[in-house]
Amino acid sequence: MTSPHEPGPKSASPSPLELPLRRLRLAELPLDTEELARFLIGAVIVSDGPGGRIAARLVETEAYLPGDEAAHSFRGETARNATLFRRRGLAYVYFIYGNHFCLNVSSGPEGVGAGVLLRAAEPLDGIAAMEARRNGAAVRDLCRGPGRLAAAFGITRAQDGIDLCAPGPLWLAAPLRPAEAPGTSVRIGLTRAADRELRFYERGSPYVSGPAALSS
DNA sequence: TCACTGATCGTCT
DNA sequence: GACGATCAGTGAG
Repeated sequence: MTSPHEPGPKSASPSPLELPLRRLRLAELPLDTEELARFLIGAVIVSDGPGGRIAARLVETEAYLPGDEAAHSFRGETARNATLFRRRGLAYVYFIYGNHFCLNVSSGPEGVGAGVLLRAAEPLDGIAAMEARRNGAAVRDLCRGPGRLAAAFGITRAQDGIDLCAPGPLWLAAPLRPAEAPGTSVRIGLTRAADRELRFYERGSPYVSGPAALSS
């Protein structure tokens, strides 16, 4: 790791930003999982914890559909993926590779396993808190990847099942500005159903994860 | 910038 | 007992 120090916004600026965040209502979320994944690009994920507010603008998502071989729900409901089979708008959090948590939004009606993986986001507020949780990573890298995003927000299985459209510690807010030039690609890190174009991202955003060839 | 590897452990077969 | 919706570190081009 010999990269030069970035002149990014690393200075201590703990003053609250007073972002005009409006909680998304469940009725605003598209019923279709793929549409929801597109819709969430530009939306804001917000955590209100004891350490203050953390907020980040979503720039990358992936859709996991019913009957999708790559989806955790494909082999039926288990204790681990039960939230995916509940109603839409809930946080589905799972533990992966022995190291990381990933955050999804459940998207199906009761009994149908579907969801949207939140893969990457642009930090907006609570950057100091995110840096502390991410061991001082560069701002660009704080939420660039699903495991990193969850780590920056302090998300664990304890957040599984939280209603993201209701007052609470973790919620979704309407976009502050519309997403620019949304792009699509195949999903990342899969061995099954790896050819389906169900990844959505904001073209040109430096906060998007994955190889550059998938985000052009 | 990309390719490769080890870490690490819950979940399911 | 094997695998996995990942990440950080390393080395090559």
